Amino acid sequence: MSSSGTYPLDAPDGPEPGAPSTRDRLLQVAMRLFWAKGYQSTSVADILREAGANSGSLYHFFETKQALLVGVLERYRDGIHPMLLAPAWAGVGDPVERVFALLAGYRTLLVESDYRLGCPIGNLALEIAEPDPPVRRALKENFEAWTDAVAGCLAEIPGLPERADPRALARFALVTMEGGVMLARTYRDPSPFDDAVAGLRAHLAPLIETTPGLAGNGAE
Amino acid sequence: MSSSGTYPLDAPDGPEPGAPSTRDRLLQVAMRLFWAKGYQSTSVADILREAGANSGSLYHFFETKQALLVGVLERYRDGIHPMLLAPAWAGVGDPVERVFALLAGYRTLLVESDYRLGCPIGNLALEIAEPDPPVRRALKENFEAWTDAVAGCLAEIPGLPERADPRALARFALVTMEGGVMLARTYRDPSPFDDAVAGLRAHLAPLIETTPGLAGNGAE
DNA sequence: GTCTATACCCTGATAGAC
DNA sequence: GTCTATCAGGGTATAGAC
Repeated sequence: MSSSGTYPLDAPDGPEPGAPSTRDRLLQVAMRLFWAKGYQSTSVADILREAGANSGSLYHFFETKQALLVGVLERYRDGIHPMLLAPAWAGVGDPVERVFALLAGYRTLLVESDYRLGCPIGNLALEIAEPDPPVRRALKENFEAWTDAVAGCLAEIPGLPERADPRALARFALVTMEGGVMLARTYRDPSPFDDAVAGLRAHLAPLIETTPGLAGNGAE
Repeated sequence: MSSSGTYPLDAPDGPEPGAPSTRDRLLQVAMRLFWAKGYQSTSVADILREAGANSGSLYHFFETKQALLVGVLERYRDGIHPMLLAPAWAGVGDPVERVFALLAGYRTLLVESDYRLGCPIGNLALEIAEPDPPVRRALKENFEAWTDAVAGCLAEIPGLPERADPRALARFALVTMEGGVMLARTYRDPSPFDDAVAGLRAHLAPLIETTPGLAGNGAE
């Protein structure tokens, strides 16, 4: 995994410390392009050009373009906590608001990208129709990690696990997000997404114990 | 629009009456292949082969492959009532149940196609990232027609229009369907779709006047 | 309107020197 | 591990006779 394990302390005149390896650059560029343009519409040549790499390098690290896609999906999965949840949840303690802070992140992304960027996993999930292969597994692992994180929030809500299944609710939140992103992108307008989030909020509301005097109740 | 307007009563030894024209066959095949494989993954050669047509014919009727896609989307739009809603609503009178009968149709499609077929519009909506073009317009018109139909059902529910916006609810139903289809296809399992539909039902429940003695109340 | 033939480009992937 | 050069095939679209 280290950049050049052959040499004792990196090659003399080697890449500056901290500079991403060719393999990393390929993965980073592929993540970005698959996200923005989709898998089929991104050519290997696009990736090579933007990563400043050669064909030989790519096929040295990855057997096929599809293997690169799997690598990208594994990066997304591993990045869910540090790259997606941590920024969205910074300064947000309440578990319910964490769910909606996560969704608000997608809304910001939609608007700031002029509706060009949605959920990278959702795009690929519908694009890849293939029946069996490792790609489906990698997609599933991403949806699972997202669902687990949201279910973890919901399970923290006092009394909720007794009233409803946090995992089923988390999947419903994922469905809401993915559907909302799809419509907002097509309409180039945030309101379908907002309607979807409002619907989810209304759906969760009766499951949350109303604690009117939130401040200062140390114990139940 | 008629098959051969040049001749008084079709060409002698022409195609049998009722046989679809070449243009129709191209559109029908393209609908099926774009649905099953997506737009990019369907080659013009695929369409020509399955339609039994020649390249010259396709480009006689359609300027580009994208123009064919627009033609396909217009067919979907025009087919929503006769091809989608009419079968789903046969024998279903209650407006709420019509909404869920429509969703049940997508579930059946998922299961019977072994999760290969979802919503044809939703697939294309995420695949086509292009910013401006007529394709986006055609996609939007499809979502609008679907939403209008569902909003029409919801507006029939006694007292609902006073309590909620039927169009916002209809869009929420569309979001639920599209997201549910996406997850069910990825998981190859109907339960994410079922969870989504259950969530929608729970969302609508408090908005529906409970009319315990439904039979025999002629007037309010 | 339909046919055959094909232009022309871009695709994913490979070869083999360095 | 990186480089250049390239293969073999498929992509969309066109030409022009019929």
